[in-house]
Amino acid sequence: MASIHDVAQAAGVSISTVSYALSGKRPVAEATRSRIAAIADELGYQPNAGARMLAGRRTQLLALTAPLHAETSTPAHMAFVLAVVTAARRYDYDVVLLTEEEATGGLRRVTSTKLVDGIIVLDVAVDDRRVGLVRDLSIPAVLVGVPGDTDGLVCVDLDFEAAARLAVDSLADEGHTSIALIGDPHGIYERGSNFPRRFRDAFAARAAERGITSTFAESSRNLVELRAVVDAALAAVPRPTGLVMQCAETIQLAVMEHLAGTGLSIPADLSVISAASTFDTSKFSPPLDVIPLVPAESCDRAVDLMMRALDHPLDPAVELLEPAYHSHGSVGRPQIAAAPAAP
Amino acid sequence: MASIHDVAQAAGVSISTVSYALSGKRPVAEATRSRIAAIADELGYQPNAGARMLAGRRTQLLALTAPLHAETSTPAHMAFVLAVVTAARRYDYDVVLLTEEEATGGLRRVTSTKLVDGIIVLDVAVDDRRVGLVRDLSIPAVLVGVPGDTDGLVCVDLDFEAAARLAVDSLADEGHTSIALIGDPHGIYERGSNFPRRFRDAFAARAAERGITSTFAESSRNLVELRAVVDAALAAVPRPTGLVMQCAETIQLAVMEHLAGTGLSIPADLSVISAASTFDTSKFSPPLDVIPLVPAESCDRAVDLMMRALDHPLDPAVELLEPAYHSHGSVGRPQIAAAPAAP
DNA sequence: CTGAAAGCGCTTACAG
DNA sequence: CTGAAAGCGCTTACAG
Repeated sequence: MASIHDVAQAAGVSISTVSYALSGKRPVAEATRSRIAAIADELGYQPNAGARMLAGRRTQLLALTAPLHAETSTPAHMAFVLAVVTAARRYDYDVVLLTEEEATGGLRRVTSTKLVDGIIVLDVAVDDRRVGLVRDLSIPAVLVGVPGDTDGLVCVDLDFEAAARLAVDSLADEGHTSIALIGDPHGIYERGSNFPRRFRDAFAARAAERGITSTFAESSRNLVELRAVVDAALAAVPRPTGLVMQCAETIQLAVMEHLAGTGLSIPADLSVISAASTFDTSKFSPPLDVIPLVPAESCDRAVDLMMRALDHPLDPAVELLEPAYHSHGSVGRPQIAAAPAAP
Repeated sequence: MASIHDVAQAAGVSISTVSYALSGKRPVAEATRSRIAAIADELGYQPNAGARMLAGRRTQLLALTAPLHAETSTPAHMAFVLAVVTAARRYDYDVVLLTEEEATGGLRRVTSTKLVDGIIVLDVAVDDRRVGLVRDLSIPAVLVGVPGDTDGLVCVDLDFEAAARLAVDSLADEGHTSIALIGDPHGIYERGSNFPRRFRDAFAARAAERGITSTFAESSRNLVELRAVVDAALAAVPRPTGLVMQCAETIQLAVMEHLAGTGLSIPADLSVISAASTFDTSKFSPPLDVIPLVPAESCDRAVDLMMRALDHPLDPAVELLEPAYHSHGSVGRPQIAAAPAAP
């Protein structure tokens, strides 16, 4: 309700002094400043957003383009969205949410109407139609995730290759010589994010480096199929004594449920690691060692970079965040057992 | 880049004519209109968002306050967010996302800065601090969900009581005389949304009306506990032959996995209904009958009401959407069996 | 240390 | 059917 004029009048100063006193962009006598602050507070003055957008150089709005479509909205996606909004608010920025459906059209629109100051791109796919657009759009953009072609882009992501190596090393260091990876369902590798294949490939490469056997299996959202996939992976020769899961929480839970049914004891019979997980594996039964993917870390960093980009153009760069390993007791030394006969 | 002045100049008309021609708010000679449209298109003219907000009466922005916090971000929440954004876009509205953390502060801010024209409140809890605020805020608001006190509010939601009755009736009509409901985990009933208890209470009430026995059990995110809960519910006396699940997808999947392990056949041994589910139960194994909760339905309606509220104040009302029943073969007649002896 | 004023780019009465 | 102009509420050079 109260406008800057009301505040200026009540304080007996000009509106420019009010503006400067509140923004701090020009020194104002302390007595004047505190009087203005008190009056602004009393009147509940809040600068009009539209007027600020029009007069100033900043809209205080960021566009967030997330792969929001009906099929692939996992809690992980939500966590990233939340993390971006939370990080943006620390800089007094609000976030306009764009959906998959309107991804490129929406980006064009919010850019050409000057609604937003910058664009955060979430869950970048290998071949993502948003990426080429963002490159051309002449508005600051930061990607969370790494597309196939990173030329000219600012990207932030967990170092999934390092995460895969960490998983392999944790098992190899304990003496495991055959390990299995249960990954995402098939479709994800075909046309999804980049990181599952980055993880998968680095997993196999590291296992080879360590001189141990590795098996990879795509999971399935179908429970019957999933059980068959797990059984097949664990029946590899030589029999895997270590299992890494890099897939959705739902699937990891189903795998755990199935393992419980088979009577396999963790870690006595099988060591298990949950990798690149955004959820709390310490509540699993049993609790699982985890190499977490922390949405807040990537998104905080992305928003920090965005704020810098708003001041002056950033050099293109791919920033990979170091993975961590949290032990919850699900990894141990492999039991010495005779190789089982084939069924 | 191009401003309304550029378009006006190129078309040889005044800026007001451009504005009217593009907005359609005043009749413009067809020849003039199409010429302006062509030039605007050619120049890639898009009205500046800040200028529109300041000069017009609409910001074309809606605030969406979702219960976004790290713990409770299920895919269902995401689906609702997506549905709101999609619905808003049909009216040329964008959506500013507010988090749980900043719920009331954020609502005050976007209101007092006149950043948004209205507020959509998602996943309303029984005792929700956002509700009282929204009532006082003198800005159009529509709630998706029903709080304890609906006085003065516009609310849209699935009719969860009707959904519960539909579930009970479907089983009772087939001849089931003892049925069980697996609900959400305990915490949800304590301090969560309103609908789980609405469903639970209507379930018990309808079963009583139909003269059949009903059992209710809160589920658990812990798999071991969950199995115990399911076993206990199905061991009720008389033994339930029908099971209704009104809980998260993760939990329903875990229950199905557990049921598969017990060797119970669906629907021969046990009829199962998934209620108020936002996910696709036809992909479960076996596929489950479902009374869906369709985010798009509630959110479309909420946004429609919002657009009306923007024109002139709406009368407070709670609008409950009729539930539907989709059969996928998981419900049949109960087998005639001798009551099992107590263990 | 502060003020008067231009200007951001639109929308919309007011006029004809 | 169209135009000239006020005005939305700020920010920020320009002045002193």
